[in-house]
Parts: sequence; structure tokens; C-alpha cells
Amino acid sequence: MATPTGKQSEEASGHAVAADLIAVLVAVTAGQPRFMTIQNGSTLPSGPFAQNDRSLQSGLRTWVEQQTAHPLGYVEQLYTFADRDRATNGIRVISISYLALTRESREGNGESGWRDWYSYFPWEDHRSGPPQCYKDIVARLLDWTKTATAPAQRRVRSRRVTVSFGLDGRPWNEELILQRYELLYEAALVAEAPHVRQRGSSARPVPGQSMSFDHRRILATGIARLRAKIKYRPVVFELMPPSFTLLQLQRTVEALAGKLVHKQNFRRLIEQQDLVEETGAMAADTGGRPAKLFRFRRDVVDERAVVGTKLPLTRA
Amino acid sequence: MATPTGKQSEEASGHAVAADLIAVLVAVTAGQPRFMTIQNGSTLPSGPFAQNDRSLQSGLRTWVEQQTAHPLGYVEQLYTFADRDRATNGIRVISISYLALTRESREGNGESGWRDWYSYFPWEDHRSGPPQCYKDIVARLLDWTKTATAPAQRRVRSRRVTVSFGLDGRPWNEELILQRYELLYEAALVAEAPHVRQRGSSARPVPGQSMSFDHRRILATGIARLRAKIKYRPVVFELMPPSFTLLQLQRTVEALAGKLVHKQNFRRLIEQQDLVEETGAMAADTGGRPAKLFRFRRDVVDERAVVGTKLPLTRA
DNA sequence: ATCATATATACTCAAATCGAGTATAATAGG
DNA sequence: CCTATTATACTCGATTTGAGTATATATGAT
Repeated sequence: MATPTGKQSEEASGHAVAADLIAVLVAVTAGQPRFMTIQNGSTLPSGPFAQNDRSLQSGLRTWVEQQTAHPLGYVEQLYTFADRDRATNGIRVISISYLALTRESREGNGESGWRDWYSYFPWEDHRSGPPQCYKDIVARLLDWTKTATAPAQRRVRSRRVTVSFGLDGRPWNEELILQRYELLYEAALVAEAPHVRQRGSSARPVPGQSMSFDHRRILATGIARLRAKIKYRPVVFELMPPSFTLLQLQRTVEALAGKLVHKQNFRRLIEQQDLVEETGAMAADTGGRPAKLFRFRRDVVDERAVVGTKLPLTRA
Repeated sequence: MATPTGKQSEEASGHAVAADLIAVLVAVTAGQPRFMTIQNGSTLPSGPFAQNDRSLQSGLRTWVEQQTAHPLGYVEQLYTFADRDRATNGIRVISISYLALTRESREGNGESGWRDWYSYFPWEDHRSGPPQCYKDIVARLLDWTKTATAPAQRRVRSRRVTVSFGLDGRPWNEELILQRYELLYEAALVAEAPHVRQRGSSARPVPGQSMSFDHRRILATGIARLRAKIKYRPVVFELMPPSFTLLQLQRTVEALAGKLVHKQNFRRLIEQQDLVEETGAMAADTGGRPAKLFRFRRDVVDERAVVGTKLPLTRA
């Protein structure tokens, strides 16, 4: 029978679930992308959605601010999922994850603290070329592709590795961070993988700190979203101080994307979009010629509505 | 205290909520964009998420296929929300909405059926220029901007109308459909608005069929997502038959976007991206010179990974 | 004072892409 | 065989992009 939303609440009590809110809270400090953790870096801030919360977002704010003593700035929803294995006491848990952007201020309280996200994903930082661990990871993944029994499956695996890690002259695509993490998970090369202890020599995980539950996967989802979004929406500015130089802005973009951009073209793009204006002041501590300070023109954003930023990251 | 995901399930039983799954199921038939409804067009297909569903998506599939006798094809999550006023029996309802793409086959059973989405959003179809109702809607919105008491609020409203409806020489941006619906809602110009009956002459809603609950808003969210997504991911093809002419493809894109594109440039863009290949056959029923039939190259998509489609819709 | 070094900022230039056409081909119907 | 209609090839100027070069203004060492 057709049951419209809202009407089935009477019967829905038989389908009760618990709702969990999880935050990927990001800041960029001194050119390093960081995120908020609790429990000594093993867990993302999270908590149950309570009956009396006004909305999902306000529930999230309450919990995160309580756990981390840090107010949330820009917030957007990431993804909602209901894992089979998340059930406890026979009740299913639905997790609603959020991406939040701020600037790092005071330290967290107690066990909460900011962590560099590249210590969880060392293979994702290509700002000074492919990192140390990259070559080894690719080799181990290629080994894994060969362990498939069916030839068709070998081809599928091989193509996935080739594409997502930018082999055979393909470009490195920073947005594929989730696909790369999922490959490593399937290949049992991260500590979170369920069968990681069933395997032999290859059971040693690749470099990179692991997390509880699927939190590293959620973090990858957040990074992927952010890496995609900075290309078409002016969200980088949420991570910047009130005034900044163009190089600081560029370093922030590079920190998030995990790769470098052409300086002169970056400036051209930012300036011709009218997203920033000079404050009149100069930054003297640049180590070279002093740089003009700029501020974000928030008015232009709602002026042009959602219509966004361009960054020199779009092409291969 | 820090409470990681999963651990608080014991206490979470005190925070029990009901989860509801809602689908915006889209097809394009004969150049018209349509979506699946139940209850004579007033409601989106939806139902509770059950304990024994494998995942949210599979729960959704079960419900929709039961209600509409129509299998789901491509599915992606839209948004999750927990409205204050959605509570019944003291239990909060969390709604998880999905966008799904298919092709129209058989009719729905009973009360379910496909509806043209522009009969719910008549002001959104600009394929033959601004539609009939457009001028009147803008006029009524501009009247509404004047009813604000504070001058600052008048300016804010005025800019929102100007930007989202493309006034003062600004371009019409089809992606702003949700912003436009929200303006009409705030201005009490749609039947769903809570204060629609408290107002005088302007209580008459603008043209366009209304829906139960916030379903028209969810539909707008789905359309907005689809209009944005066709520009950078090859999702249009989910709506196409196995083989099609380039004009059919173009008409589908135009139906979704609600505006026309330059034919020659459209072809150039599609062909140079290698997203399609000739089947060898020709379509004779074109009304003019027969057209080559093409098929979507699914292999190219996972070859190039997420890296997407371009459509001549990107610029103003 | 001068020089190496670092950063800031202006400007150039060729290649690629895009918007908006024109021109020509192949069908159906009168 | 003329007209209407659609398909498809090709052109051309304007813009945008990638990848530089050139020059300006700081600091710190000698």
C-alpha cells in the first residue's frame, strides 16, 4: 500500500533506529591540512542525534562543541549510511556525516586534537612529487591484482589501480582519494580491512595511521568532497583568516589538493573573478618583497549566487 | 565525555528515531522530464527503513519497486533531514532522500504514475524562452520584497529575487531551482507555505501543482542536483535507450536543463569526449536526413574514472 | 654598499577551447 | 523538383589556459 512520508510513524516505532552524527572538521594551519579527532587521533567527533535537537545540524554542533571545545563554522552534509555491522542491541544505527570548515584556534580539551590529514593518507600528498611510499603501494596493489583467480577480475582490478593511481602516463587525480582508499581496503593493505590478519607477508599495512570503525573512510569522503568543491565553489575562504596574501591562499589550496599550482596563473584566476579585494595593508613577513593583503568579498558570493570559483586544478 | 560512533548504542535506544526513505525517480520520455509519484501525483514514493534491510539503498529499492512496480536504475543519495514538525508519537522522523534515474517502461500500478516535472515547476521551463507565468511570478515576488519592514531586509530579498530569477540582465541559471522555490515558499506564493491562508489577495498561489509535506521541495532538490550533475558526470546516459541519435541525446539534456543548447557545439563536445560510438545503424524516423545511431561507451567511463562529461551549459 | 636569495607582481605568447555561425547532405511530402 | 526538415562538416573570431619571461622589493650575509 502506498504510504506517504510522515503517516507511517505509528508503525515506524517498530522500525526504530538510532541516529549518529559524525563530523569531519577541517582547518588548514601553516600550510598543513588538519582535522579534528578525539581519542588520541583514532576517532572523529560524533554523538547521537537527540530528540530535542532542533535539526541534524544543530545536534551536530552541540556534540562537536562539547567534545572539542571548538565552534563549527561552515557545515555541509556528506553522506548517510546504515551499516549492517553497526547494529547493537538489535537496533540499527544510521550515521549522518558532515564536513565542517573552520580555522584552528585553541587546542582541543583532553583527548581531542588536530591531526595532519596526510599522516593518515601519506600517499595523497603530491606537493613535492609522488611521496616516498607511493611506489611501494602501487607495487603491492599490482601484486594484489594478480591474486584474482578469474582473468576478467584481474583486468578489472588492474584498471582500477591504473586509473586511480595515475599509472601508464595517466594524470594523478586528487579527487579519487576515496577510490584509492577502497582499493587498499579491498587489498587488505590498511589495518581496518577485516581480513588483514588472515593474510601472510602482505598483512603488513601500508604507511598511514588507521582509525576506529570506518572513520578513515569517512575522512576520505570528506577530503574528496572538499577537493572537488574548491574547484567550483568559493569554500577555501572559510579556511582563511580575515586577511591574507595571495600566496597564503594558494598554499591553502595546494594543501587541500595535495598538489602544486602555477603561481602566476593562480593569481590571474583569483583576481579576475573579483572574489577578493585589497585591504590596503601589506604583509611584511613574507621573506621577500612584501605582499598585498586581501580579504574575501562575501558580498560577491551571494551576488553571483552559487556560481563559483575557478582554480587552476581543473585540467589534467 | 567522548563517545565514539557505535559505542553509544546502549544509550541510543533512548534516542530512537524512525528513518524514512524517499525517492525522486526520474525519466525523460519524448523530450519531457518526468518523475514517479504515488497518490495521484501528490506524493513521492517513500517508506520506512526496516531493520532487516541490507542497506539504505536496498531498503529504498524494496519500497519503490513495491509501490510503483518499477525497478530502480542509477541511484544516488540526495539529502538527509530531520524536520521538527515531522515528529509523531513523540518519535522523530529522519528522512533520507534519493535521486534515481531510469527509463519509463510500463505504467505504475494503481495510484502511482509518471508526471511531467514542469507541471509542478512551470516557471522552470525556458526551452522556448521565459514561460507564460514567469513575468507574473517575478512581479509578485518583487511586491513581496517591498513588504519587508526593515530596509536592509528589503535589499536582501530584492537581491535574492534578482539573482535567482535572472533579472537586470543577469543570466537565467537553471541550477537555482531550489532557491527559487524557497523564495516562493517564503513569499507564501505556493500552496505548501504555512501562512498561505493568512494573507490577502496574494494568497492565490502561482501556477504549478503542489505536493504533500515537503515533497515538492525534495523534488526541487533532486532536479537541482541533476541539472548540476549532467555538466560534469555522464549521467544523462542513464536516461537514454541503448541506442539513440545525437539529437535525442541533446533533447534529453535540454529537457533536464530547461533550456536549449547550440546543436553543432553540442555534437562537437559529445564526440570529442569519446563518450559515444556509432552502432552502425541509422534512425530513419527523424523527419529529415536519417541520423546515425550511437551507443554509450560505458567502458570509457570507468576508464577515465569519475572524470566527466562536458556540456555546453557551463557558461552564462 | 653589494650581492645572493626569496618573494611579489606585471606582462607575453602560443595552443586549446568556445560561441556562433555558414555550408552542404540526405531524407519526406507535396 | 521544390520545400521543409533534420544531419553533419567546417569556419572563424574571441576567450581562456598553460607555461613561461621580466622586473620589483624585501632580507640577510659579506
